[in-house]
Amino acid sequence: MRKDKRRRLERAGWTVGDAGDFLRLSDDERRFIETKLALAAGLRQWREHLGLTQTQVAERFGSSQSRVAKMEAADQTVSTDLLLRSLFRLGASRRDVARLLSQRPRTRAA
Amino acid sequence: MRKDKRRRLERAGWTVGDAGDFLRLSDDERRFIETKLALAAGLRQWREHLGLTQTQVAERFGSSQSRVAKMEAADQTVSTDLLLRSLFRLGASRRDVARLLSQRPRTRAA
DNA sequence: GGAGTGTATGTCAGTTCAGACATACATGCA
DNA sequence: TGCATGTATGTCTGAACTGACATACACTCC
Repeated sequence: MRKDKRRRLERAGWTVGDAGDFLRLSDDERRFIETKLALAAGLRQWREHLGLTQTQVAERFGSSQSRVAKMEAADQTVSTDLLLRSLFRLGASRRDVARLLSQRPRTRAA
Repeated sequence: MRKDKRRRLERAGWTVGDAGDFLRLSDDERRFIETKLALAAGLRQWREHLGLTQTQVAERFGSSQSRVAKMEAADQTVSTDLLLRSLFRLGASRRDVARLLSQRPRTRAA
């Protein structure tokens, strides 16, 4: 059961929102999710720092405002791949991204 | 196969192997690819450090040896998402990953 | 209240990715 | 040479992701 279930869980992302669920994740899942949250938060910071709206960023990316919103919300339909590309497109360096990753995870509102 | 591969590379906006082509990438693309290469190289290092074969890692992941080989080769069909998950599953911390990202990119054999 | 601006959420169709399998290549050793 | 072990490459199918669009929510100003 484990392997299948685990894989399915990882595939599907995670059950959303609630700290209880969050804490039931295995260590590697937790690290992955923290990474994703850190990138998402970083993207928002970066955008705000540039003084851009989500719509403006979307135009720059050739994407849509809704997708940018989902990125910043670390939505399940958004991959870290997209988050990384987006940060880089906004001018972040690999080192900037590394900094985001090594930061302590912020507790997030449930 | 050449043609297919070529097409795939172009679609991804990426030509592997040759420094000249490499340099034609835009900065953000370059940073993204360097990131991917760094994660792939890191994964290999990590695995070798653990003294595991690709097959063993594949079993641990519930994946296949070929997929692990492609991960370490930074194959086009492998996302940074998968690379990150894999590193975490092998026990890397976010900080370890961050370290990989901030390292200078290795010049790779053309 | 209503209009304007910025952000969030739900869904869909087309594309990309994941694991699986076959198979090729490389190296070591009897 | 033949065989074992480890790694690389090609390709298929089902699952996940992406951008697009519609629409809802939140806030401000008039």
